[in-house]
Amino acid sequence: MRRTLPSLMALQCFEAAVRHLSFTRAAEELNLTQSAVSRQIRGLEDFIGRPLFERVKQRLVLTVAGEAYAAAIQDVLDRAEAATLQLMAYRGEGGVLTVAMLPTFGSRWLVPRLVDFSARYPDIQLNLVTQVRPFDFDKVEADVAIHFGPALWPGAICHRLMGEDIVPVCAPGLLQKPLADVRELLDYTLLQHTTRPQAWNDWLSAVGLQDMDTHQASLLSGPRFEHFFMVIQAAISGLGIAVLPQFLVAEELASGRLVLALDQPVRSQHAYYLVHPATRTDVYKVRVFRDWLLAQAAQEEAALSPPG
Amino acid sequence: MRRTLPSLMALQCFEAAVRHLSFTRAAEELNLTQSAVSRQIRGLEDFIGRPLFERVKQRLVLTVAGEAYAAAIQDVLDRAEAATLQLMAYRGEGGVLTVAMLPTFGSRWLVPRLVDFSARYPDIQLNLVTQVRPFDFDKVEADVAIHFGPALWPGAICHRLMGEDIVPVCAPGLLQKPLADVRELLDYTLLQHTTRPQAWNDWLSAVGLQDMDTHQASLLSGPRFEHFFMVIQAAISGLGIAVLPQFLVAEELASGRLVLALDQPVRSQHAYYLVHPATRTDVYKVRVFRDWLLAQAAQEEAALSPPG
DNA sequence: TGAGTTCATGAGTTTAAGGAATGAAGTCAG
DNA sequence: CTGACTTCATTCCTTAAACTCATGAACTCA
Repeated sequence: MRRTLPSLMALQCFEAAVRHLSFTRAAEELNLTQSAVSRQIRGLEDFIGRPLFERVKQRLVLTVAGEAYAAAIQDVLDRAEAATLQLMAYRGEGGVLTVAMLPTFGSRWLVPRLVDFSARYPDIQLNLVTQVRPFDFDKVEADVAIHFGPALWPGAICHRLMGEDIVPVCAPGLLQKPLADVRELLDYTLLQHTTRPQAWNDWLSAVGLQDMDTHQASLLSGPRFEHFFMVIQAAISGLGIAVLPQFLVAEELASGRLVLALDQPVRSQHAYYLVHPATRTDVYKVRVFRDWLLAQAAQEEAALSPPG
Repeated sequence: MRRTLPSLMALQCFEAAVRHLSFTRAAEELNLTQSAVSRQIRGLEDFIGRPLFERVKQRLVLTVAGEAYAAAIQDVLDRAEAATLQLMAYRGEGGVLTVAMLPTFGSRWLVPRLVDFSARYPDIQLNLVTQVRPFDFDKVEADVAIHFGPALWPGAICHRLMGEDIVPVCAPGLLQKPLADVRELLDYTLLQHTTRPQAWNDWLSAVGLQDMDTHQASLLSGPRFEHFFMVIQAAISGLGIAVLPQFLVAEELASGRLVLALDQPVRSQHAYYLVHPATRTDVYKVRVFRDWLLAQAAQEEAALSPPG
C-alpha cells in the first residue's frame, strides 16, 4: 500500500513559503512562478484537508497546524537532501551499522563519542535504535547491541565494556550540611527509578547500613521515574537525592550541577557489554565498531580508575 | 534554489524494492505495475548517478551504496508520513481517551495493536485501565470499555467486535499420543480459570460428551488460575490442558509453543463488544477509536475465517 | 489617484507518470 | 530437452501533473 504523502515539490514550496511568508518570494527562491507556488500550496491544503496559511489582505499568516507541520517537513527535507547528496558523493564500502542501545547510556555516553567514530569511519553510516532488553538478532534489524546486565545473551558474543560505580548525587544546595553518616541520607527525598527498584536498597546495604527493614518506607517513598534522564533531571532540579551510575552524570558532576551526596561509590555487580551475533564477527563494520568501542570503554575505565 | 531531491514516488518504490528485493512484489505492494517501479528505480539511479541494485539473473542485489541510502530514506518516509497523517488527523481536541478493558484481552490483543492507533492519532493520549465486569460509566472515569458477554450494558451502546472460538490447548509434548476421543481428555490435568468456572463443562457438552455428571470431579480438579495469561503460561509449561479463546493464544499456536489438544473449536455464545455511553457517540476521540477498533476487529475475524 | 504588489485563477503547453504489451533471459517440472 | 512461468527492461500510448503567461481582485502607499 502506498503511503499518504504529498509531492516533494509541494513540500518544498510550503517550507519556502513558511520562511518567506510570501508565495512570490518563495517562488523566486525555487525558480518557479508565483502561480506554481500558489497552486502547489493550494493542492497541499486540499490534500491535507485544512488551510496551512490564512490569507490576510495579501499577507500570509501561518496557521497553528501549519506551524507544526513546517517544523517536521523542514527536518524531512533536510534529511532527504543530505542522504541524497551523500549518496551522490559516495565512494566507500562501509554500509549501515545498526546499533541497538539503552536510551540513557546511548544518549549520554555513546552518542557524544560517535563523532569520533564517524570521523574515523565516514563510510559507515550509523543507525541508532533503542532497546531496553535482550532481543533476538534474527528478528530485530541490528548489527550490534549495548547491554547492561549479566554477560548472558543467547547466540551472541558479549564483549565487556565497563562496569559502573553507583553514587548518590543531588543538587549542590540540597544538603543543609555535609552528611556525616549514611543514615542521614534517609532524611531526604530518595528519587526512584522504575527499572531499578532495588537501587537504593542495594547501595545502602553495600555501604553497610543495617536494619534495612525498618527503613523500607523511606527507601521507596520518593517520586518514581521511568528513565535515567528523568531521574537525573529531577536530581538537578533539587527534587531529591538519586543513586546513579557515576559515568552517566560525569558531566553534571564536573560542572557542579550535581554533587556527590556522599563519597561512597559502590561497584555494581553487572556491567555494560557490546553484544553481536557470532556470525557477524568478521563483518568489517561490526569489527571496527567493536574495536573502537572497546578502546573508548578502556579509556573511560582508565579515567575513572587512575593509577594509585 | 531548489533542493537536490528525487520524487517521493521514486523513493517509495526504492524503499519497497529494498524490502522485497523484487520490483514485481514492490509493485504489488504499491498498487503499481512492475513497469512503473522499474522505471522509477532506473530514474532514481540516473538521478543519483550510480546503480542502487545490481541485476543478477532476474534477481536484485542491493549495492552497498544503496544500503546506506535505504536506511536514510525509510526514516525520511516514516517521518514525512507521520507528520502528514498527524496533520490530517489534527482536530486540536484529542485529549485523553480512557479505555477500560479485560486484562488478558487487553494485553494480548488490544495493546499490541495500539501502536497503530497512536501513530494515527498521536494527539489522543491513551489511558488504559482494567475492569473485569460491567460498571456504571457515570462512576468510572472511562470513555469506552471492552466487554465480554451478552450485548447488555444499561445506558450504553454495544458494538460487536468479535466472537471467540474455545479450543483445548496444551504443550506439544504433553499428550502421550494423539487423542482419539474427547473422552481421553479427561485423563489429563484440566487447567481451570477462576472467572470462567464453567469453561470445561461448556466446551465438553458442546462437543457432545454425555453423562457430564459422572465426570464433575475430573472436570474441576486441575490447578486454578485467576488470569488467562497465567493459564496460558501453565499450559505452555506443560502443567495440563487449557480451554481458551483461540485468538488469545494465536501467537503460541503459530510458534508451536502450544498445540491444539483436539481440533474441535466451539463457538462461544458470547462475544467481545466495544461499549460506550450513548451520550459520547459524537465525541471525536470516541468516534475515531470506535471506527479504528471495529476495523481491527473486522481484520481479526477475517483472518480467523478465511473464505471457503 | 495612479503605480506597484500580492494571491488566485483560466488557458495553453510541456513534462512526468503509469498501464499494456512485448522482449530477453532465467528457472523448473515433466 | 521443452514448455510454462517468472523477472527486469523497454516501447507505445494515454492521461495527469506541472508549469508559464496573462489576467483579475484586492491591497498599500506616495
